[in-house]
Amino acid sequence: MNKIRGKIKDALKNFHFYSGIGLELLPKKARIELENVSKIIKLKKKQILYKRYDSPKGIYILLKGKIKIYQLNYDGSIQILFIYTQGEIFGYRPLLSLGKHPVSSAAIEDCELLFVDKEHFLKILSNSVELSNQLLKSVNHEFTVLVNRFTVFAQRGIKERLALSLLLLNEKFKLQNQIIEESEIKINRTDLANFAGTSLENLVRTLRTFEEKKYIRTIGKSIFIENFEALYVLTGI
Amino acid sequence: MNKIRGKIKDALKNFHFYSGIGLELLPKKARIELENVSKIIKLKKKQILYKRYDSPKGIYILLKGKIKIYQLNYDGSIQILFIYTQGEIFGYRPLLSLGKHPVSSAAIEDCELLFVDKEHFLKILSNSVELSNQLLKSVNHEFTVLVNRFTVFAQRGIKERLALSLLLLNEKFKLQNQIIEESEIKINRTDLANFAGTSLENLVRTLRTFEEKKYIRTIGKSIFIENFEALYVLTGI
DNA sequence: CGCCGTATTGAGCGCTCTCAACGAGGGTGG
DNA sequence: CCACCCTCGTTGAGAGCGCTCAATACGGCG
Repeated sequence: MNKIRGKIKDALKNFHFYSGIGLELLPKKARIELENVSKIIKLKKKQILYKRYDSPKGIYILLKGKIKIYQLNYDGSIQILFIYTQGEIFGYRPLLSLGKHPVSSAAIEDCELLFVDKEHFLKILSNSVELSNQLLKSVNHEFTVLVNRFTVFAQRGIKERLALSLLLLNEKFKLQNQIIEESEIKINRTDLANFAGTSLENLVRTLRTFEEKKYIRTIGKSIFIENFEALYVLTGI
Repeated sequence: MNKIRGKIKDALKNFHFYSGIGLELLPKKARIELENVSKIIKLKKKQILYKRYDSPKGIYILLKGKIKIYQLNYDGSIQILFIYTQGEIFGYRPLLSLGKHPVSSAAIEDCELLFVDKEHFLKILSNSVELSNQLLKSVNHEFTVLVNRFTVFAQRGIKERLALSLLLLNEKFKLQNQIIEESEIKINRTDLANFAGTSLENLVRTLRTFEEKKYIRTIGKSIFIENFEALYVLTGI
């Protein structure tokens, strides 16, 4: 059983949208420098951090809570692209290339983050080849993740998308130092629908069929995966 | 009319998947160095350049023809992610981050490209901050494009996807020095279906409805856009 | 206790997929 | 030069999926 889960985990590696870089991966020196010039930001649930087309002001390191990265369309529909959790660093890509934010960012839960402004960040970056390489790898990882998800979303139905989304979220919702594979996925239905790329109603219905088949178990709004393999097979990857 | 088209072009900017970097954008010095150590590769139509999970051997500069970047799934289905045309540089991203290719690459038409091997490329790169910045911008651009397309593909139907795809391809198929807006989009139906993310049959049907509405005109296998604005409105972006 | 935001369930319709058959066109060998 | 074949494109029919609209249930908070 553990072998199968290991295999699943391995196959999903290129779908996991951990930002590709976390606090613990930063070069020691750069990390200390960044922390020294950072200031703390607190966000309430649903509060917006930045919007599409904003000029980037700096980078963010998530200490507590969850952040969603999404696009809001003219018709009001929303697509969630990434979800970040504690330890992850984000918002630096447009800074590296002098562009605007192509996406918006908001808190899913109450959050606490470190903010490092543009000038400080770029200065520290220019003094650390190691940090620069880390960030490049990170950008590359997120690109790969997006390409892989793109293919699934362009070609598969809701069952497949949701199965994939749940497996990914299970990783995201692991607690620090959590050993067991199964996490409590605490996300509201609307966000989950926007993440899986479907309507709220269809999401609920598909969740129900998963529950009937014992792939998952729901308690209140929380979701627990019961059968990892079945979900994995469903994704078709 | 030109004003409207200008506006459309502007709005589509972040959907165009020109690699973000072309020969003419390279710093002069780096360009000459790259050309000096490059060798020519010729590919026949349908020939594969590299495959997903291959280790990158070097970078490619497309001199003639068209290259598709795609993913092949276990069930045999294909999703085309990018299409490159002459002057574009590609294949460098995994090199920057020491990863594998997350996608495959093959010739849509007979192609001629310059190949610069890994070692030479990395050496030239390490001597040119300017080149490095260009490539970063390019990666960022492709990321933005992918995010935007992702949202459309995750949420919209075939009409919308195809409308967007055609507008993008119209740019791709412009000839060098072409002034008029309308291009001859020469692509076989299967590739177009795989690019728009639908089945061959549905693609054909949707093309027909576009033709009946005078949005496009087809001559043999070639497609010409007649009504840019209508297609743009359809995309919903 | 009532209100508001969130979640669930139902019904009906339109879209997109699949399966299947047919047509067109280019290339090859007789 | 023609007949054949093979690939590619086109059309039709039917089933199932996923969307929207609408009604109802739940649950936390004032």
